[in-house]
Amino acid sequence: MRALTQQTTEKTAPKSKADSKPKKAKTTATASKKVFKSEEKKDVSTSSAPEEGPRTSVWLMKSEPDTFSIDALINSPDSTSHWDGVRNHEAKNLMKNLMKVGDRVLFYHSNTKEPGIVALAEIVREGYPDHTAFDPKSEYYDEKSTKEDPRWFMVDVKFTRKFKRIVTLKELQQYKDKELSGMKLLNRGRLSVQPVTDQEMDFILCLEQQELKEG
DNA sequence: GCCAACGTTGGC
DNA sequence: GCCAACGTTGGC
Repeated sequence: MRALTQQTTEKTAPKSKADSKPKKAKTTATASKKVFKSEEKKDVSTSSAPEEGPRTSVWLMKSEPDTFSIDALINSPDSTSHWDGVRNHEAKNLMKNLMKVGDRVLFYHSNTKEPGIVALAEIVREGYPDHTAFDPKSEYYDEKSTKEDPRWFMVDVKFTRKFKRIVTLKELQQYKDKELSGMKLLNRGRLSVQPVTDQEMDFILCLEQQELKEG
């Protein structure tokens, strides 16, 4: 159904094989909760930055399963792939500027029978130039993007876990006027990379756990 | 900088 | 396959 050959616009999915060497970030990402002796009056100015815990955010990234499915990500080397082919500036800017190593990603299947969130993933490499834009043979080629002045960026995403069930768009829409009233997916359908608030994330993770009623 | 024409996304 | 929403392009 979906032509794999279409050009030029934002194509949500990465499709080339990850050539990136996804080294698992040397992680400060999860640890670093520094325990300090509370009794002593510490000179705050130099050392302890109690605000420290790594700031992580949540994102939703769409991919067409015919182009790049969650199983394709799982089967990539180290279950990691770069997210190439995004040709929309708003989405690109998020990848270039705001996504950080350790951020969580909701992996969404779009343009398919049952659109919805299918898995969790994680950012393992921050924004860097999308090389497919440089390649005249790539369907994502953009002559305006050069190595000296790259126009498109991507991140590397690593699989975390599948959802125990698909949390479908249909289901999410039921909360459009309630818990998920601000969710971009429901209001700005066409943005392929988008931020998710902590509250939305919590809610979605609860939905995942919920058994669906028979029906 | 406006805005009409055009192209794409993506649910249905 | 249809088509609404919306982003991009380019003439002026």
